[in-house]
Amino acid sequence: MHLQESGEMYLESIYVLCKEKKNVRSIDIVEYMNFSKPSVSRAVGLLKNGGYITVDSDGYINLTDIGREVAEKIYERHSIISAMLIKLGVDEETATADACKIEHVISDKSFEAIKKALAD
Amino acid sequence: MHLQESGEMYLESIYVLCKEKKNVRSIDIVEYMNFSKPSVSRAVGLLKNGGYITVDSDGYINLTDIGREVAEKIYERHSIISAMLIKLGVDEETATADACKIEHVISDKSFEAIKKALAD
DNA sequence: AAATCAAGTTAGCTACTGCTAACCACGCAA
DNA sequence: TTGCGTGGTTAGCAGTAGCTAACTTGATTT
Repeated sequence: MHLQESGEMYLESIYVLCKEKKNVRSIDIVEYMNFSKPSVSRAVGLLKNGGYITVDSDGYINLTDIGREVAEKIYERHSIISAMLIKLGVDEETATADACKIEHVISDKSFEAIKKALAD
Repeated sequence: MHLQESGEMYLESIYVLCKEKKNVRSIDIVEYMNFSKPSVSRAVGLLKNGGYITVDSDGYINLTDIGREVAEKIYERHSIISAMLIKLGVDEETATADACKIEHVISDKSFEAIKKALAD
């Protein structure tokens, strides 16, 4: 089951929420992403189904190893890409918003090139 | 009527085809984009409807002023973004493919920053 | 004239992903 | 115990965008 861009966004959000507060539920994602409960409910079901997250009987969500891997990858891209844009003079808000889009479409090769350029 | 990412792709393709051969028809877009005839037929109808292109009685497609404006903007983004990636060491094929995605989602601000950085 | 081919259209399917309306289930408070 | 709030689900809609199957139409070929 291949992850769509939206699935990556959900995983990244769960990852961020987990870092912020331990014990993440669907309702937290609803608030964080500003989506409706049914939208989140379905997405959570799909991610659970795909083996990216677990949901226990109390509704608490946790990333699986694979889910965490994807989330970390996206999160790293987000950080690096927004850092690059900021370095080029873009304001933080714009850089963050753009990084949010670009992180899902850029290839590994291009990302690594950007990461390397930023490190030098 | 707001243009989707796919609409931008069609306009960019029409723009490129117009530069290559004058007298562009739907079938040329079919071949260039590797989409089915019905997909192109619908997209062309939408673009015509939105005032981005004209289609004459022989099926020849031309960009309107607005259509050309959008196409040129996307094409410029494509060129600059792929040039930037290539400058960072990415191979041309990957750079082109990534630019194809990024060109539709990046903001004006970030794009201008990249363009400026590349010029320096 | 009949057959064929090329270009385009119509109808309708699929998948993704957001939404609302309405519902269920559980816990707490009156 | 009855009622309410919270969290979550189900059912079903909307829009975007790709697809195939099947059709029309006009030109070319035999």
